[in-house]
Amino acid sequence: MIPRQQVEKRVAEFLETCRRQGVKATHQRTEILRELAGSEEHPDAETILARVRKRIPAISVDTIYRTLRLLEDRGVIARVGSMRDRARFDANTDRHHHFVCTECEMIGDFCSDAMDRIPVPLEVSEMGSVEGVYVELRGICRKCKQKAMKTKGPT
Amino acid sequence: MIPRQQVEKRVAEFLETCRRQGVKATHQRTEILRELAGSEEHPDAETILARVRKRIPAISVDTIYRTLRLLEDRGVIARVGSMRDRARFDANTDRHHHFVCTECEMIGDFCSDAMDRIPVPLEVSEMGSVEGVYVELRGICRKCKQKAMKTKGPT
DNA sequence: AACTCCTTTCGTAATAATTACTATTTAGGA
DNA sequence: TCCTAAATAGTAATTATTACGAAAGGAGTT
Repeated sequence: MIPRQQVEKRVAEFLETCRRQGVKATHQRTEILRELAGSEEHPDAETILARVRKRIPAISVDTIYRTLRLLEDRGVIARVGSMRDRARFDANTDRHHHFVCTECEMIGDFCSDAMDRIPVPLEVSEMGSVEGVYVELRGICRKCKQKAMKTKGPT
Repeated sequence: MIPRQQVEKRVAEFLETCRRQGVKATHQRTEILRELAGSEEHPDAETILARVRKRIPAISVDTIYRTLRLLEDRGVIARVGSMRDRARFDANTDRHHHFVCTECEMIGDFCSDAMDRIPVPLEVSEMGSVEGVYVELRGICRKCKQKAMKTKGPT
């Protein structure tokens, strides 16, 4: 569970960002971010919509997508879980990476100093200037592995 | 330019894979792979379709997508360039990573022993078993940087 | 408070990539 | 050559995401 304190910290940061950038800190935007910041599972747009609707029943699809784009553009949230059918989101702006289960699409966070320290190869510097790194470890999660065991029988 | 020899090597490997796995090595599949293996630009499905149509005018959209999925599932090709609107493909199965220009979506290949050697954090081993790594460096390519210079004037 | 201006939202329609369906064709073994 | 399961063509359907126009909302001013 994510501590409420941290969620509110992220929300407060966002409100501050809005003020600085002259963007309105609307109820909808705040609730969308609050919902995302309180999730550990990196939900997709549809999931966020469903949850925020519990608090703001009339919120529209358009607002969800528009807001997610806005937040992403401002660097408040990030898009994770590459190239699946639906985009997944993450409000954790601390430096970290992801493990993705290719079976159930579960996404987990992890940190790695080693990864963060890797120098950019010269080869790449010649292509252009690097501004960000996206690392994703892919595999099968604990839960799916156990499920496979039960189905096929243990090795 | 990619040497014809290498393209044909990949095609031959695919034909072998088909035999081993009991999948039919059709003309369409072969041409799709041949086209992709001969491209350095990591084309999307639509681009591949257009090019293969020069040789097989009647090939259908369905076949393109179905085949790309098949090749991906068999590990013959990979999907790259995360979470943009269209998927991009890569027939290079040698270990390498990608640089993606966030402006023009150009994708370039590079190798990095340092990246390949990074150990999987314990934290991740607890989530599940890692079977693959996807690394993407993001930034602005040479060409786009120059274009920006001309537009806004040099710094 | 009333007025104005500009942003944002809602509700829904439109778009675009990808997937599904069915009749027909084809690859590859007997 | 013949047979059968697998694959394809052509097109329809699906799904995520984006766009649009009318209405609502917030902030500053009078």
